[in-house]
Amino acid sequence: MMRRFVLPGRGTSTLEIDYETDLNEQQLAVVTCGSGPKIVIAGAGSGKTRTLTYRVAHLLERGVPPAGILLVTFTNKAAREMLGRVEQLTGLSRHRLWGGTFHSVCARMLRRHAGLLGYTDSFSILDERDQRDLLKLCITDLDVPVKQRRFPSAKVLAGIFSLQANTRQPLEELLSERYIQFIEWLETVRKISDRYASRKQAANAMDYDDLLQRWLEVLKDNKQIRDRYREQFDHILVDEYQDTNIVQAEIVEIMAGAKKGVNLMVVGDDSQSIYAFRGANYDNILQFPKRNKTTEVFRLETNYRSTPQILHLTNASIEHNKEQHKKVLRAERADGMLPALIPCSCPEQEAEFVAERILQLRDEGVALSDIAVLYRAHSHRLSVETTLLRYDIPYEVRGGLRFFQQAHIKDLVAHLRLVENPRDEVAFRRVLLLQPGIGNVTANRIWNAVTPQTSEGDALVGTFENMDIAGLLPSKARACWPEFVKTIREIHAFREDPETAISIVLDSGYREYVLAKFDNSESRIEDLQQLAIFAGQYDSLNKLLEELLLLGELYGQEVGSNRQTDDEPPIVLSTVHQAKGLEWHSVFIICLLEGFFPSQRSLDEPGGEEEERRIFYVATTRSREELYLSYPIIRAGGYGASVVQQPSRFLQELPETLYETWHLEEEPNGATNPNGGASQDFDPNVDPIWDDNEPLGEPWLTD
DNA sequence: TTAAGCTTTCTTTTT
DNA sequence: GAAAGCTTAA
Repeated sequence: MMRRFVLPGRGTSTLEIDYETDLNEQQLAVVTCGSGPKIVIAGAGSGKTRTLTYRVAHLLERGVPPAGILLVTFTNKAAREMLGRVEQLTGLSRHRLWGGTFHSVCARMLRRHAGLLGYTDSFSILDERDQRDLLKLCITDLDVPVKQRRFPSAKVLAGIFSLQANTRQPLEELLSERYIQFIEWLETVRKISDRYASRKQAANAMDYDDLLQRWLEVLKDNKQIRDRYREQFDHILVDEYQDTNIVQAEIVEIMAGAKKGVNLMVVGDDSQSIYAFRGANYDNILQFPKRNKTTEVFRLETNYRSTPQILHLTNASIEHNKEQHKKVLRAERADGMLPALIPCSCPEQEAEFVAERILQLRDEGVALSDIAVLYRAHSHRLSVETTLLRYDIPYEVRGGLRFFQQAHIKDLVAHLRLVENPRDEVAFRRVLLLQPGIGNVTANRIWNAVTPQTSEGDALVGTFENMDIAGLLPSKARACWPEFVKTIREIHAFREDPETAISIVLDSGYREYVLAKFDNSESRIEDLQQLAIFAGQYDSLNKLLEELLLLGELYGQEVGSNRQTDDEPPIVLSTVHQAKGLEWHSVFIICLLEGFFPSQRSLDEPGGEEEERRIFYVATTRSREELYLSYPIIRAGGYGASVVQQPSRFLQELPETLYETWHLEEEPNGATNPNGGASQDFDPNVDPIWDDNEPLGEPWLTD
C-alpha cells in the first residue's frame, strides 16, 4: 500500500543533530522513545516545543517518511512556529509534513472525501458571523414567536449548539445545567438545531464544529478511509493536549489506530488548560493513560524560561488549584528581580506607569519587541493603548477584531465564496444586499428563484444568464443587475488567479461602496489591497478561502497598531489567551481586579475560579526576567459610573515575600515627560497600600 | 421596500 | 461606550 521514496540530497542521513548536547535528559528520553502511546506532561517553559521539534527530526532520521507524520496543534500560531522550527532543524520543507490545527487538518481531509457526506469539495466554511446569519434564517423559517418571551438570540443559540457539539452533552441536559432560563424552549431549540443542520447541508457549508465532528463521522463510518489514514500516519503528535475536547481526542485516537500500536504522542500541561469555555476537557489529559493502557508517561519539569523569583510566584499561585497534577517547576536560571506589584489609582495612572517603565526598560537596552502587556479581556487594553499612542511608543495589538471578520473583508470574501460554492446561501445573500436597491425581501426572492436552478457543479453565471432575474427586481436594482452578473462572470473566469479576482470585485463598484459607507474607508481599501497581494500566493480561490477562514489572523496582521514602517519593532498588547506559547523579557499584566481578572462571568460557572487561575498562571509564565502586576483601584464598571474595585484574589492570596510592592508617586509639578525616558521615581521601600489581612470594603459608586 | 435614524442590548477567552 | 435590532419616514 505504501511506498517509501527518499529524495536525493534530502536523505535523512544528512541530518546532523547532536541530541545529547541540545536536550536535557528528560527531553532526550521523549525524543528518542520507541513506539506506543506516550503522554508528556510539560510545564510552562520546559522546552515543550523544542522537544516536539526534535522528536519529529528524530523520527525523520530514523527513516519515517515525512508524509507519515501528523503534527497537530491547537492554534495556527503554534502550527506555524512548530513547522518552521522543524524546517530549520531538518531542512525539510514544511509542506511535506502533515501539520496544522485540528480544524485545518480535518478540513483538508474532508475536502478529499466530501462526497461521502453529500458535500462537494468546494464546501464553504462558516465563521461565527455566517453561522449567526444562517441561524437567523432558521429562526425565521420556524416562525418562532421571538418577541413573546425571552428567546435566545442567534448568537446565544450558536454558543449552545457549539458547546453541545464539543461536549456531546444532550441538549436537554445542557440547557438544564447551563441555560436553565431556556429550558421551556427545549423543543423549539431542537427544531432550530435540525433546521440549521439541513440548511448547512443545503448550502454545502460547514461550521467550525462540523469540521471536527463530520470528519470523525467519516472515520467511524468508513473502514476503508480509516485504514487508509491509519496506514499513512506512522506517528501522530498532538500539542496542547489539555485544550482538546472529546471530539478531537477521538479523532486522533481513531486515526492512530489501535492495531498498529498507537504511535500517538500527546503533549500538554493541565495547568495551562484555558479553553474549557469552548468545550475543552482537560480530563482528556488525565484519562489518556487509562484509555491507552500501555501509555508511557514523561514529565518535563525544568523551566528554562523564567527566573526563580517568577517561578516561585507562579508555583505559589497555581498551588491554590485543587484539581491538577501536582507538579513543581524547577528553576534553572539565575536569580532575578522580584515580581513587582503596582497598585494604581486609575487606569490612566496604570497606563502611564506601563509607558514610563517601558521607556526605562528601553533605556536599559531591552528591545521593545521583547516586552508585552497582557490582559484578560480586550476591552481592558484601552487606556494603555491611548497612552502608548501619546508616548509615541510603537505597539501592536494581537487579535481583537480579527482581520477577516471585519465587514469589508467579509463582503469581499463573500463574492469569492459565492463563485466557488454557488449553494452558499450566506455568502449569496451578503453579496446581494450590497447591490443598490436590493434589500432583504428582494434578496429572498432571488434566492428562491435561483436555488432550484443551481444544482451541483452548475456555474452560477449560467443560471443568471438563463433566467430572467431582472423581472424580479425593482427598477433601481434592475439597472445595475447586468453589471453585477458581469462581475460574477469575471470572478469565475479568474478562479485560478485570486489576486485578479479580488481586484475585479474592488473595481466592480465595491471600492465606491466602501468609500461611501465607512468613515475609515481608506485603511479599509488598503486592507483589501493587501488581501489581494496575499491572495497572490494561491493558485485557486478554493485554497485561498480555506486559509482565510482557518487562519484567524492574516500573517500576524496587527490590527490597530501605530507602527510606522522601518520603525523599531513594537511592543505587544495581547490577551492572555493569545499570548499562550510566547515569551518576553518583561511582561506587564494589567487590570488585576476582582471581576475583571478573574472575570465575573467565569466565577459564576463551576470550576471557573480554577480556570481563571490557570489563565493567570499562563500569563505569569510568559515572562523571562521581569514581571509587573498592576491594577487600578478605580475603574469604570460596565456602564457609566466609576467603581472602586478590589484587587484580584490572585494577588491577595500570594505570600507577600514573593513580590515587591511599588508605590507610585506623581512628580511634584505634576508634569509628565513623554519623550524624556525615565522620569518617574519608584520607591520600592514604601509600604503596600493594601493589606492582605484587611480586605477593602464593599465597592461603592462614585460619579 | 429600502434605508436612515433611533433604541436596545451587552461586553471573555478561539477555530 | 459600541454594535446589533427595531421603527418609521421616504
